[in-house]
Amino acid sequence: MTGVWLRPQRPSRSGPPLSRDRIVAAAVELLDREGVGGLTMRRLAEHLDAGSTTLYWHVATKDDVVDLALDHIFGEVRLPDGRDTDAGRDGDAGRDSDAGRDGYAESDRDWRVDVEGLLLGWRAAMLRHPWSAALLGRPMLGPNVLTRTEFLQAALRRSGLVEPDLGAATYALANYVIGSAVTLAPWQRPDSPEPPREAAREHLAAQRDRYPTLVDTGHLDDRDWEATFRQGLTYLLDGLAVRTRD
Amino acid sequence: MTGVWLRPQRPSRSGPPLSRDRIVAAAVELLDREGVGGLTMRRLAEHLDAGSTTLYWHVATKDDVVDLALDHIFGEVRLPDGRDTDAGRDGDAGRDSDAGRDGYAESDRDWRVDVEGLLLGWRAAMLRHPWSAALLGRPMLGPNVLTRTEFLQAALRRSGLVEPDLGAATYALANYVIGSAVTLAPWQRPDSPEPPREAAREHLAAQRDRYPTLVDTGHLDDRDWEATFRQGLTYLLDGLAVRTRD
DNA sequence: ACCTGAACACCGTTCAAGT
DNA sequence: ACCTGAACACCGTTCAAGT
Repeated sequence: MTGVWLRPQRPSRSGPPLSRDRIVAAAVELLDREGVGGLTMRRLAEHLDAGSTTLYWHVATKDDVVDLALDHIFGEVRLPDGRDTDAGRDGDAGRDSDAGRDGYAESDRDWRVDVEGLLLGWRAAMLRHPWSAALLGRPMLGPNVLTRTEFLQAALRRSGLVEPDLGAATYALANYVIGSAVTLAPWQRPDSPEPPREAAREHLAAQRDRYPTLVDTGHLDDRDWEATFRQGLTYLLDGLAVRTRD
Repeated sequence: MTGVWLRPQRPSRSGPPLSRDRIVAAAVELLDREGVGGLTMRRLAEHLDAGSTTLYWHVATKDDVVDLALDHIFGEVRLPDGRDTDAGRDGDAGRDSDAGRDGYAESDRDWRVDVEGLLLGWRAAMLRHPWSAALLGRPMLGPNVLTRTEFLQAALRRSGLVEPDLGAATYALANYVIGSAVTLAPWQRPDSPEPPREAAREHLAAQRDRYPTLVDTGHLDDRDWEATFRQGLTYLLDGLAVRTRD
């Protein structure tokens, strides 16, 4: 038998062998490009030159992929610390990391600056990957999320807060960023080709009698969303400072 | 031909004819009972004694059903006003409505009480229907949401806020409730039979070195979540009051 | 105007089998 | 240890057809 010559050579998998990391990276890319609807085990596999069922060797379920992809993007959030050694090899480097472990005391850092820096980065990461907002209704326990939450709470503690206010403040701030991203992200391309802000604006304007205040303030008009976010953050931190002072 | 006797009588649709309202009600019931994964056009139709494709006469797409179901549950949020004539016949009554249009001036109402009342109800409605958190990453433009947002902003205006602070405050508060629900809801039954809080708690405790502060404060322990929510709301409103005073 | 079944182009996941 | 194809039990949606 001539064997070898007739049998088609194995498709010669391009690139390195499959791995959880490569799967997650491909998933994020797919989600970025095509939104939540674009993520399919079959298409993901195709993207990786693999059989679709191969993925199940590295991952138990599609939900796992989603959880990993979500945590992955939180790895992009810089700790204002400069100390970016992400927990568990999950964060992506991609950015130059000038690990600033210079020798001044932790407690000297301005907690408010740290909180603002972290949350601004948190929000930005979510808006860079607008699909994240649609996948959020699940427990977030990945290493990247936990690391950022730890940083947040550690900063808050430096302000003098103690339990139960410390926990309340942590949740308040985290929930505020999350809510802000959930509200804003769906208006970003390309997830929803549907309602461009304009249509919604007109829909609202046509009902001035029902929503006088909203129409008055131009509730759905474009505005400086980062400034709006910052403003709300100021309210929260000011209210926190009241507690901190006594 | 004997005709009638041989042909199976039409299955005799139980109940009234199909309608958008009945579809939405059934969808909410299905979601309540089985979570996001339980909502299927086929199962929804079955639930209504209808052919699955019949739904498409009343509704353009499954996403429509989801949008309608979501807005529907916001109809459950009472306006502290007492004035519950929901916009557009969408809110469900279900609760006794003592429309209190008694003759004292709008502006006499305590805006802070109104805001707190509305947001507490808003949060409660979402937690009664935990699936709502998972479906949130889409523009919310339904009449029930808009009516509640209008009420919120109108109350805030009575505090003396003007643009752009008024809009910022509205978004800050709305985003805070939304984020709070998104964070808490996934821990509710029966959407995720998966991670009972306990497992997550142990996972965290096992990494005290990585997350010292979080472990210290018992970040994932059970706590009084409504009190925690109220506390955060207090921070926000206190911070707002600072602006209001000058 | 409203409802239907058949059919299309997909899904996620399992599993016995290959190397 | 890693990868595969075939197969199962589903999906959302379209459409010609019925009443």
